[in-house]
Amino acid sequence: MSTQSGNGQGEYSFSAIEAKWPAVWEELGVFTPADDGSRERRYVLDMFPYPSGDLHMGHAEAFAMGDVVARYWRLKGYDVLHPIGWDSFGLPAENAAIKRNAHPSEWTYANIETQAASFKRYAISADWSRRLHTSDPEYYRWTQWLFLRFYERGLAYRKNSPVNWCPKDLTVLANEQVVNGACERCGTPVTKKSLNQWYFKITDYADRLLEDMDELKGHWPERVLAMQRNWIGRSEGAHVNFAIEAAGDLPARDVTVFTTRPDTLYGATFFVVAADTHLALDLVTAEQHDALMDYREKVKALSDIERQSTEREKTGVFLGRYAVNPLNGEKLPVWAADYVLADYGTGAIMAVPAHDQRDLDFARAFDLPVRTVLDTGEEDPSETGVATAGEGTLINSDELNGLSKAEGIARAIELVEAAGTGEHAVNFRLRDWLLSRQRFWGTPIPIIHCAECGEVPVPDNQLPVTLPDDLRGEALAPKGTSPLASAADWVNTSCPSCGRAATRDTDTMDTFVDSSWYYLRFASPQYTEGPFDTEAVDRWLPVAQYVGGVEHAILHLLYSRFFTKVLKDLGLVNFDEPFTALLNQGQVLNGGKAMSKSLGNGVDLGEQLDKFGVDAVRLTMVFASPPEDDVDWADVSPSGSAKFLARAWRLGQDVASPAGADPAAGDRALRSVTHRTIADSQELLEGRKFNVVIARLMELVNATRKAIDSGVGGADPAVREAAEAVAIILSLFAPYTAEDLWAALGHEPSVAAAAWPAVEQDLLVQATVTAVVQVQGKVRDRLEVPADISEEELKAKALESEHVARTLDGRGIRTVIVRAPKLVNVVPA
RNA sequence: GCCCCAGUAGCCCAAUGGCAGAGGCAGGAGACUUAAAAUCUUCUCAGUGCAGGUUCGAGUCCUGUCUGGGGCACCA
Repeated sequence: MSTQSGNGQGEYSFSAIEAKWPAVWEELGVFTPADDGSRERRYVLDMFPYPSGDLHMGHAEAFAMGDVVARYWRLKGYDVLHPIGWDSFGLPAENAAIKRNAHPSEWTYANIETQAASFKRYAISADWSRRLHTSDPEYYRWTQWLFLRFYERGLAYRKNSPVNWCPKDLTVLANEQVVNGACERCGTPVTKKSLNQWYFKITDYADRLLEDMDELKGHWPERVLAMQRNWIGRSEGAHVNFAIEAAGDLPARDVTVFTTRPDTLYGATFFVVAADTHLALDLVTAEQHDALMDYREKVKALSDIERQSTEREKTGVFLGRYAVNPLNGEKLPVWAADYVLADYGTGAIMAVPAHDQRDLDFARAFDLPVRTVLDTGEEDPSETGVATAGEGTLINSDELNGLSKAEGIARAIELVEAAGTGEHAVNFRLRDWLLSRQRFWGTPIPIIHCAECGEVPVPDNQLPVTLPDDLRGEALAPKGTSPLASAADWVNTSCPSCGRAATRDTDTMDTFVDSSWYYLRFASPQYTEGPFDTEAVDRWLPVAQYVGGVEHAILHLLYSRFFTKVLKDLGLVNFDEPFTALLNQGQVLNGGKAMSKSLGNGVDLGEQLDKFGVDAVRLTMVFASPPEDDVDWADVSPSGSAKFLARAWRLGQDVASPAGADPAAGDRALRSVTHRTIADSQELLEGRKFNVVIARLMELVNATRKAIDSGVGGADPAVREAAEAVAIILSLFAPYTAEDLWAALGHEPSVAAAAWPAVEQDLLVQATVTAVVQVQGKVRDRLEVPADISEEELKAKALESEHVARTLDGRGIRTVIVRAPKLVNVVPA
């Protein structure tokens, strides 16, 4: 590459161009929204980064996508909010601090500066004045404030429960952070621990989280919606009460089960409760007590992964009691087993072995009866060992006999409701969000524990509860309790309610709490009267386009949706969904695999930028494939992108007409290409087909080159018009090159402040078109016809065609389909 | 087991139900050059995973199926 300067004559040099523009952009302030109401507002946001080292290829892709949208909207005349910030609390900072005997803030803020510099080099058109960091006390003050509002409404609460525990990170994890039984962060198999932990009551919002997905349909990727639907896991059925008969000195009592198949009530032949529950202990008779205790010990020893294996033999213990079927009074033996889950439904089931595979496996293991109550036309489950769960006709079911499955379900619910022993019920798989963490570098939970008053919220005017800054290195090491517990000065305080000595809650919040509301803070990042200025939020939100990886399909996106709904109920926002549209960019792979240290296939972003330039890397990211597809860096060609950029840039040197030359006098053929490209690009951008826009842009550059070299020549004003269109469209993807081209064409900076070119409709219309003549759908002839030819005329012309006559070979014509001016299809008799 | 997404040229990818190819990569040839690089010009390559169906006409819509990717899963 030459080192000659960018603008003006000479060779294309990305390094010269990159050196030139950042200062200009900064001075012009083109990326700061006016927010004065003169233009329609639009908010585009990339998921903010975690500051682990420098930016990587994944950031480069995601932010290139978001920037295309931001820049396009700006050119289209919108007032665009495109902010940037950092999700700066989290474990890696703490681990680095332990290793270096430092404070996590040192590592965190140093990395933020590195990333900020890289973002500036990468020419993200962000409004830097709105920058925020979730680890700043000015930010987490409001995270705490929001926690307290949740607390007041009973949406933040503490409970003792078996929780997911990562034995490596020595902290608890939310269900969402356990992947295949392992810690999503470090991959260590998760164990269960019984602890008193803080939860957000997201389950109260399960229905709304599910229903409101209707308004996201078509704007969010279907697979993300599917994942959330799966995660929420709504199932419809019935709660049915079974009376458990008294036994010895144990009194009779009711136990409720949840079932999706109340139609099979007559097929229930036994009853199972989760072994690891109080219920099991309460129910077991004295004779069976030791057997149950032995069994519980064995279950405890199993890891989650072992326990969840569907291959495993069914195990269980008879509890010595009998449940009574509310429909027919039949006595069902009550068992405890680990295939029934303590925390789903009611922790107890009615077992219908004929029509549920798990129950059937259990029945066969313990020689329990199997009764078929639904005739599906399949073989008898008790013979085959295969439960029949499909459609069929109810049998052996008294008043339900003859009904279909659906009718049976409805009728059975009516029966139990009439008898007062059950009701229609909906059950969710979603669990409450466990938000407390036994780690240091997070938002402290603003609660004080007082021996007299119990849990006492820290008063709003005492927020933020800041982290102590005197803990370093080993003092931060995970010990299974929060490192904050060892900061005596910090922990010991007085009760805000009674003034007596009390202690602070020493857990910190899951960092997903911080990121559940940052998009709101961006509307008024310096606001000091609350988490956000509600008027600013009304002006800018919801986010019109959110961009980020599919790895947050459930975690961050579900949590943020939940927060938004709670905030709506609190009257702080007036919308239900925070992100109107979502774009999931694909991953950047190398050689078909995700880049990773262990595979040694990582590609360093900085090296790529040094080698090919920012614009070439950005262009490659966007051109490689549709935004949502993965980009395999081994399959793409940043050098090809660089070549194209140079080719586009050189157009600026060959335009020989003065700025402001009237394009109307220019070559019509080239003008048509230009205006068609503008029109198509617009449509493609609205449909987020960014890769295709670049293909179109390449065509325009090729056509312009040809016009200069072997056509009308560089002095034709159509060439200028084309080059200007190139600069503007290119600015979405390659801002440096586009800016330099724009300047070479004699325009003031910045191309970012230019307007999207208006399309002249009459240039899109071609005088003549090629009409295709088909016989029975096969092309037999082509005709040059006027674009405005009538159907009759076109039909007549087509029927004159020799090729058609030859193909018809004397056969008559049944019908002729005419789509003027492009197609005629002759259908023979 | 249930659900979602995707299969088009050697590769990445285009194609409002209407001529399968827009663009790029790779490859071949030529021009310029003492030569090379760069640049410019040009060429080659598939009938759309498979089987049916709807239609005048299917890569596109429907059904089934295979393959790949992803999510949920002893969830009653």
